[in-house]
Amino acid sequence: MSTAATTPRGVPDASVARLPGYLRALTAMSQDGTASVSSEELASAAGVSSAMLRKDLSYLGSYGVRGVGYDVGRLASEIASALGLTKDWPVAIVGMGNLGRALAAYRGFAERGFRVIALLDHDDRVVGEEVAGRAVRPMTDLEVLVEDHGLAIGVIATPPEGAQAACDRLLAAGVRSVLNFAAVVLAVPPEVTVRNVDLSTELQILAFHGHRGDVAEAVAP
Amino acid sequence: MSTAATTPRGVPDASVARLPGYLRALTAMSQDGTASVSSEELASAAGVSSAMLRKDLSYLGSYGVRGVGYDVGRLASEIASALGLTKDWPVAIVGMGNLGRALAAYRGFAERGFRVIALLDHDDRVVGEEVAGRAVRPMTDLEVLVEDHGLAIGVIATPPEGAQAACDRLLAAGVRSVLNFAAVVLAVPPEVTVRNVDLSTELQILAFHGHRGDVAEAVAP
DNA sequence: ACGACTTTGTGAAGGCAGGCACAAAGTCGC
DNA sequence: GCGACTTTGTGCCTGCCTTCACAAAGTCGT
Repeated sequence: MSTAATTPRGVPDASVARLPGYLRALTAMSQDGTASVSSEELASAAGVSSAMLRKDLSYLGSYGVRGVGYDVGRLASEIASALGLTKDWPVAIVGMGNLGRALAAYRGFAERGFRVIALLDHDDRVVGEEVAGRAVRPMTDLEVLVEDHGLAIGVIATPPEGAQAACDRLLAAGVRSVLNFAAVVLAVPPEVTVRNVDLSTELQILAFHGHRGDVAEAVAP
Repeated sequence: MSTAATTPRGVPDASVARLPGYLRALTAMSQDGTASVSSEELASAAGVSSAMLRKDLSYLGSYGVRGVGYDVGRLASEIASALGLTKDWPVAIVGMGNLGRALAAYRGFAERGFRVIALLDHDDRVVGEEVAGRAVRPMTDLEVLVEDHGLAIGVIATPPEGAQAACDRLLAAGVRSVLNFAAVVLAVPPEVTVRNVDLSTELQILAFHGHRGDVAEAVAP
């Protein structure tokens, strides 16, 4: 139809990536008892410009009142709905190493409608072990989890060597959304969404900027 | 003085964010004994297009040989140098909750020249406790760590409520690069670089795509 | 009831990033 | 030594994302 050819109903990816930030700010305001908010206030709480916020919201519809602002509860609900957070999202964590165990113990998932329904590991010596009050299950359980429990999101917390295999198992079972903590590029068909989180990468980017700061100082003393 | 006005010597931020991926692929190739690589091969290993890879590398200089490709070792070394990875980067982790402890136990830091030199917590009940073979130190140690040990990067793994305070302490001590795991927008002066890693945000973005997939299916059966 | 004021929603413009395609430059076979 | 071939480096072009700026639309005071 018109612009950003990204998602069916035309919400640009860059915009989608900011929606969770808006939702977070709105939730905090709601808990503070704030009932109404202007684009300026919400934008500053979310760390973006007000023009960008308004444009992002305009992709979802017209939920503000001119001259007044946005109803906090209403807007939060609209954003949650746009993100698909009206239902619970079952999540499975694959790989019970250091990181996997930390993720399993992390309580931040449930807060926003993500329910960890299973912890899995490829290694028979780990399967059966109890982690965060739950028994670790074998990879062969994946099919059942997808079909009987609607598992939709897989979190990969394996070592790099095992990540592609873990991913393949997830996809074979029918999972189409993957959050990957392993430092590898996963090969997946185009209908699958992968998001990567990598500490080393983030630190290296920080190193670049810290380094550049040093150079700038040295050049202009 | 031509295009992307991002960093002094003009490497666009988008390009910098991909360099760690190239470095990773090159390191893996080097360990496999591969001596030379074409832009096509390296690009596919890093999950980008070959044109983009070549453009990214061109910001750093001309390190390839036409008709042949790139020397793996040489290119890795040039990228590492551009990222500022020639020296060790001392890192401190603030906040010894679940996530902080997992990060403290994570061995991936040292691999690429990042050295965790201290674990800190704001809570007196946690200070002194041993985590990953190291005593947790109080926030008041920050100044000494910066001045005597060259601490440059702070990792914030506190709960959201304490993140801004932790950040302020880091900045006051002289740290100018922050990796933030807390789900809040940190207020910092412009010379400070902050990178945010947030699980909830990533999962919500995945939820959007999974959700959208459902809708597309329902619309066109 | 009307006018001044506030704030949203959006058309238009500018800038940056990604992809294409080709000239430049080097290697290899004969 | 020369021609055919391979692969890099890069100018240009296209399209998306962001910012600007303003009209539309609603509120509030009088």
